Amino acid sequence: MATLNDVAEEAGVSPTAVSRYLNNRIELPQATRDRIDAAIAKLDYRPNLLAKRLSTGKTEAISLVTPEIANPFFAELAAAVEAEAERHGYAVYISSTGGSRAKEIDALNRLRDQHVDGLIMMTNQPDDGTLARLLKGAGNVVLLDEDVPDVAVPRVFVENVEGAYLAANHLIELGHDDIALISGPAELFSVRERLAGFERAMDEARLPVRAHWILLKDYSRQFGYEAMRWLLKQSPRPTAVLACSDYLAIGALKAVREAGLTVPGDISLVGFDDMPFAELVDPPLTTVRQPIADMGRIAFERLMAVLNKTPAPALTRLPVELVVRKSVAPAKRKTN
Amino acid sequence: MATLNDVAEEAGVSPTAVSRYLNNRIELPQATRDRIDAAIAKLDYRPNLLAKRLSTGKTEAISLVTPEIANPFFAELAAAVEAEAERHGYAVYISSTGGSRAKEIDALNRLRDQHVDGLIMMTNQPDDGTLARLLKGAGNVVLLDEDVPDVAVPRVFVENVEGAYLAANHLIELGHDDIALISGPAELFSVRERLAGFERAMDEARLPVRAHWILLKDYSRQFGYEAMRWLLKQSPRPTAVLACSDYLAIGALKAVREAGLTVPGDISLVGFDDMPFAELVDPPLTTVRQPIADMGRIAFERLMAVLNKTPAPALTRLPVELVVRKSVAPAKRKTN
DNA sequence: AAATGCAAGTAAAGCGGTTTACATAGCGAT
DNA sequence: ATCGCTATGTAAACCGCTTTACTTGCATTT
Repeated sequence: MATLNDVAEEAGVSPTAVSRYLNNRIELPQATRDRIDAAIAKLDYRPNLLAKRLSTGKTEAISLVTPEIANPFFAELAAAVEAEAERHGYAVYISSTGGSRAKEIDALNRLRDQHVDGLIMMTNQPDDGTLARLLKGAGNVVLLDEDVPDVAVPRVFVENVEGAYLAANHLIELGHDDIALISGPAELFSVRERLAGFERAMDEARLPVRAHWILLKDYSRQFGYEAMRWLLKQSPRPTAVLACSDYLAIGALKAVREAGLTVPGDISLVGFDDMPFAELVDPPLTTVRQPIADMGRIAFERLMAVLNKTPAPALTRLPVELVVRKSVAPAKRKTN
Repeated sequence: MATLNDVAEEAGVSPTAVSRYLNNRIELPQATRDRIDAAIAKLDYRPNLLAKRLSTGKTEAISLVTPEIANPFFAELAAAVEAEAERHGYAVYISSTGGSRAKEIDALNRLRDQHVDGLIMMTNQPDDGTLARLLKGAGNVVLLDEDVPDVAVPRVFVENVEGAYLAANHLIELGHDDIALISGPAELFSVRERLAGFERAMDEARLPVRAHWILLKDYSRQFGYEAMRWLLKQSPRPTAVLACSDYLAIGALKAVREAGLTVPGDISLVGFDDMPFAELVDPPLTTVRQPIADMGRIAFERLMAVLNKTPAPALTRLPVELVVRKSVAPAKRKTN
């Protein structure tokens, strides 16, 4: 591969001149420019990014850490960040932590080593302080979708409270009054917010929130499945379930089907996220849509603001929207 | 951040000694080792990867180009490659091309710039020769899942012919004789292979392959939808459809549902891939499973072989398996 | 006592760029 | 004839690490 020196030699100028010309730090007469351009073309020169990065200390790259890239919600989010980054000439290094704390820490350390300019972090499990400490050390961080307490960086979240409120209200309006909730770990910010939205809707309708029908563990299909199995065994059982992620809802759906029951015939179900497959499952899932493309775009914008030391809001809330499909039916009349 | 020089100074030795010690290229007495270790710990030293890579010309990183990371099939494949790469201490840079030729080329060029050691390439569209030329120039490439003609690199594919044969036979055994096929672009290797498997099954059963029921365009949900809509309008229409990817099958499913018909009641459907959501759609999809984890692992192994100039098979075929779920029913008796 | 060999390092160049500070030529003004 | 200015560059250090070739001191052999 040709180097800057080769180009300089070929063009009969100094490497300095070529470098400065390529970075627009010098005005050269047309003749010289032409010679350099010709040399570059002839040698098929491409700057060595490694060398450039080492020299400037800037990488024009960011890192994106996601719990699980195979989860379509995160995959779409990653794609959205990447699309925006590309428009700005930034590379994105995606790392997927498999939801394990150790791998999150790994990813953060590796990031320090790879010398990226910044980091967009998504997590889906509560932090015991480790993550916060690492993130403070890392600098140039933006949190997306989920909070990590005690770290002063820009955050991009959706209106979790509003989302759960809309979902619960939808169920209530259709006559449901025994509503269960399945969600992630109690310590997680989004879990608490969504729970708050649920409770607000129930309170406003003067419906009781039954503690034993609030099932919190993690945002996984497996837990959605287990939780729903448990709920179906109760008597009386809830007439509707609010699952606080589509993954949970899909697991729940499987449990219902296995029990020989149907959604929404026997039990109504609302999800949260509107991941790409929500409309394809059986039945198409009524769910709360998060604006994935906007989230990715805005998270990247916020990171750019941090990098350029431009002022930017510390917290951005993106609106959600209830998407009504086929997984909710009106409650059956009580046989009093 | 502390540098190697800082460590050397702190430990009272030369940078050379530290470098060689860290890379196991020198035997030092315990006392010296201890001093260096102490200095590293004290300064919280981490080697600058950029500098290391520039210096050695090795990056311990590979690039993975995928058509679309938001497609769960590719996302899982990417995760599998990443898992294996991590075991070997390699970083993986994922780029997602959105199925556009221009972006594939971009990705390959960027790769040259990023100086990765190697590349695992997945594509899902036919090549006009551009890609082949670039890949030849790139070196250290492995093709995964799909072929690019005329480039002599190791390939990892599944038994496409066998897969389609199994799927078609399954339909035939259940009495179907009017079977349509929906697949990707005719020029694509996997499309031709799967078509061959289909035709072989039909021939063996002495069933006619009707040319107007071979619908080839691209591996997208949209095309699956359009193709199925068209098929449903025909009279008589096929009693079963073999969709050569789950994405196609899912689009087809949507068309059936919109037409007020059901799978498998009115028409049977088999997919191909067994992506994670295949069992979650309505009805759970009967499909041909590709061994995603193995594909990722073996592709990485092949790339390592190329990098280490170890001999490795030019072509590896991984077995597929028919997963019977609920999207196929026995053919109804003909009302002669 | 000189030669030999080994252990324990080190000096300096190089990877491919960037950047700071300086150089030279040509030209108009005085 | 000289001064100073602008246009057009250049030399050399540096980013942080690796690596080749060399040095130094000491114990052992002859």
